[in-house]
Amino acid sequence: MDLNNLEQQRVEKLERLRTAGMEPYPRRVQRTHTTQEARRAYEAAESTESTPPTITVAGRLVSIRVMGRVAFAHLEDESGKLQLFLRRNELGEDLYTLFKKAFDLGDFVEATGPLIRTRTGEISVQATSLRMLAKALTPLPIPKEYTDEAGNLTRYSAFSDTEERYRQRYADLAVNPEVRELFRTRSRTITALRAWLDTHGYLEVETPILQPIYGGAAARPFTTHHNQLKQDLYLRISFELYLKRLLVGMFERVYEIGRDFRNEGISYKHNPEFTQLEMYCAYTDLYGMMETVEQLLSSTAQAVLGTQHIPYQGHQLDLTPPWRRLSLRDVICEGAGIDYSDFPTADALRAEMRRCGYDAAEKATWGRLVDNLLSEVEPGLIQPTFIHDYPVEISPLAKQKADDPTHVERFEIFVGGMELGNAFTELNDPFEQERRFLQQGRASAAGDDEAQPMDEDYLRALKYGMPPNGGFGLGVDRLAMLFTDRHSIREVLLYPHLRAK
RNA sequence: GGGUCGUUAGCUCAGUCCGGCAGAGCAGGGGCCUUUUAAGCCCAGGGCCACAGGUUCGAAUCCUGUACGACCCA
Repeated sequence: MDLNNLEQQRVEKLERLRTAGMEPYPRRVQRTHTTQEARRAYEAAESTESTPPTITVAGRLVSIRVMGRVAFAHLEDESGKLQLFLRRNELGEDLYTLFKKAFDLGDFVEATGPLIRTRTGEISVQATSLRMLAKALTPLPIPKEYTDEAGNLTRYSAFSDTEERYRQRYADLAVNPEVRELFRTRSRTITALRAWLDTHGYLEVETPILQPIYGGAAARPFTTHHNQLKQDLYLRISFELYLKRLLVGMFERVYEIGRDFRNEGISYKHNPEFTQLEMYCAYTDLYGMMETVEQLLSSTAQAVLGTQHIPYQGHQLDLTPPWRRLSLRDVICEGAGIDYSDFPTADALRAEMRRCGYDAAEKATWGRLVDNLLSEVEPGLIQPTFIHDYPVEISPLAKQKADDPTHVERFEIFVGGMELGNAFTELNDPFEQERRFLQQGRASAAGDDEAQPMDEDYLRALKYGMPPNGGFGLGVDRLAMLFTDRHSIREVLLYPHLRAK
């Protein structure tokens, strides 16, 4: 094991503990109270003027102040911090010296004693015994903190190197309580989404992550291989085709929350694996889904944050329904200055985009170019907005509009300048679906590496009949970004993908 | 993929323009200190200056390349 000089010193303290008869990694813990329970127990005793209890707390040492024959320390557990008041006369000379010589910041310890208030009024354990629970060898970058009279907390030299925080998330979580809180918020968000769906008749299901044919989204997959079957498999890029098969099987409302994998670029809003919620509801359509999504997300905000007005990157987002609805054509017209319906071929649209100063790849299809224009407009879509009516060629699983077969019944929602989700009136006509797959095949042959492959089994399912339905997919990480006011998806992923060093 | 910036002690950072002994605070070590809370005071330590190469009498510093990251753009 590679040890630096600080770690070497702590290894010597391990021996010092053992020599003194104290096991540095004992098996049992005697905790009677969390630090929060201890404070409450003291306050309860105080209010009834009874004797405060003697308790045992356990946690990490996060501050130590030795004053000679008396010392103060703070012990932190998940519920908070509690001061330890250590006196040589109470602990005995041997144990007190052991504390001074062999206990460090970051160590997990257990302290027993009566609860008291110190002269400055802070509730503390006056330790009569002290035990090591787990010796820390590497010094944790625990910041010093200062709270002024107004209650403002200042932290000095907090562990803040972005790369190291992600590579050593355990250290980040251990020393940055706000990071722990952020992941609690993320967890509560997923719990609230699930609770809403469960109470609205949706059945939670699990579908394959390893798929012989990928589909349901425009993305390049990760490929893997099953050795015994001698078969290539793909990590799913969406759950869509498997969930919709379940509607053929007579489930009317299904959802799945899980991981999708897309072999694409990494950015502040993209990670190669990310958490997706997909839900499908029989006997509704795009417009029903708009109302469902408004309810789902505004209720989730209310449940998690207690409000539907949320601060995000300097904006005040208002999730109160109903949300603005704009057609894709109108939003691009307004935001990018191009009415794409005036340029119905890829060549014409490409020329116009270049004339207006936008990049337009030579091999991009007309639909892909429209999608590029939408990306130009996206950062300006701050308040919740449904953008609807997408070109059919970039939406191979959505049903066409009755009055305009070049467009489909599809929306994407944008909040805080990000795409948050995507929904269709799902295509359930097997012949039309087959035509769409064939068109995707031609796009693939023409060089579109995000085109979706033919899925014969999905067509077979459609031939049995799939009820009319609406479906919606939500980027859960991005919702967590909104709810925690973080600019980067990496801040809301416990272990974001990083290059190997 | 492109541009800009960054990488120095366990942590947070100076030092880089303008080349000349490797610095500070915190943390750690040795002392003093029986109610502190960024405790205080005294003393002594701690470095592959990301990596590789080049220029130079001399490189943390200038040049080239590489790795990793941050931000912006695509």
